[in-house]
Amino acid sequence: MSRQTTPIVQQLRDRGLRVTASRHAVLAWLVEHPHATVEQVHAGVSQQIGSISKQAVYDVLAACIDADLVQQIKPSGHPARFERRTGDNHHHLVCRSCGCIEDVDCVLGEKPCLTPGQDHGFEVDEAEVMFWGLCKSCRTHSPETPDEGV
Amino acid sequence: MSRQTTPIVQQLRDRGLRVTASRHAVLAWLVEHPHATVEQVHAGVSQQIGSISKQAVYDVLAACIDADLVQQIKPSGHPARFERRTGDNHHHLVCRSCGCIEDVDCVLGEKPCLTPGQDHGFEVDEAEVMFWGLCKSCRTHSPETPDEGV
DNA sequence: GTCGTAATCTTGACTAATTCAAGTTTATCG
DNA sequence: CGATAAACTTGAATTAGTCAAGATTACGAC
Repeated sequence: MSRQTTPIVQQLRDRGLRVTASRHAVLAWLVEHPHATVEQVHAGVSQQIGSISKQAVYDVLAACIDADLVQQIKPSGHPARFERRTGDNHHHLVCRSCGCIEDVDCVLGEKPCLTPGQDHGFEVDEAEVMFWGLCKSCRTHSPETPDEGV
Repeated sequence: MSRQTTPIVQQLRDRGLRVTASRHAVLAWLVEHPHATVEQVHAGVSQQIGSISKQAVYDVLAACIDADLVQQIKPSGHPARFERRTGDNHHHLVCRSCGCIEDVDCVLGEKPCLTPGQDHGFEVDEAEVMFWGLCKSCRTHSPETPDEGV
């Protein structure tokens, strides 16, 4: 890869991560396709850089999550999804039918936006809020569409 | 099974579900052991009624969830858990290490206790709040305990 | 520039949780 | 009591993800 320093390259370096074609491509692709699944990232990135193993996609995502460059969302009953928007404590709207996701700004404020009434001795570090419902297209069309990306 | 009408038998009848030993045992066991996994329910119920297939446990739980007698919790990265407390819109405290769960009364009110600022065309029916942290025993002891039931 | 080394990537086997499917048994209605 | 649809058993299949061993590559040091 060239010596050029794109914002993504900078972000990787800042977190002490090596800059590789795979990482650059995955991060770039996620910017364009928020809430993508591993499957989708793999397909998209493969097309861009020729080929990449699915394991590498898992590895890249794990490293980036660790470095706080990517955030993971695991809606119950659907494969995990990934997004580049991190650290702003926003929440998600998830479609029960197709699993598609939309961002929702936090209505309450800073992280943790909510605190439990009783903490049962837990040391709480995050309040995850997930809004469940049916997206526009699943309500309109027959409720069988498997997904649809963006 | 006898003609006796326990509260559980009544609840099953009320929802139009057939009363079977399996269903009775699963529901009774869940009352005593909230937030149990399929594995745990299977083990516990097997001990009580002699034997039951794991598939039957899945089926019973699915039927009861459908009839709103049981609620399912699927914390990301941990197997699903089940509880009998339904319809009161309470939330959960989940341990990142062992996956154990505690109930938290909703601080906000009736269902849906929260509504998203923007709904992106979704028809929202539930706001799921999950508090993440470390339970007392995982903080105290080394953070490697796999679980611990209740 | 090139060398060495740890980090990263590839390949492919493996696991955990859950679902599917075919056939048998059983609860409940008439 | 008998018919029948619901529920259960058994066992294979699927999905999403993890593990592990070896090959490749980025990047600091020389």
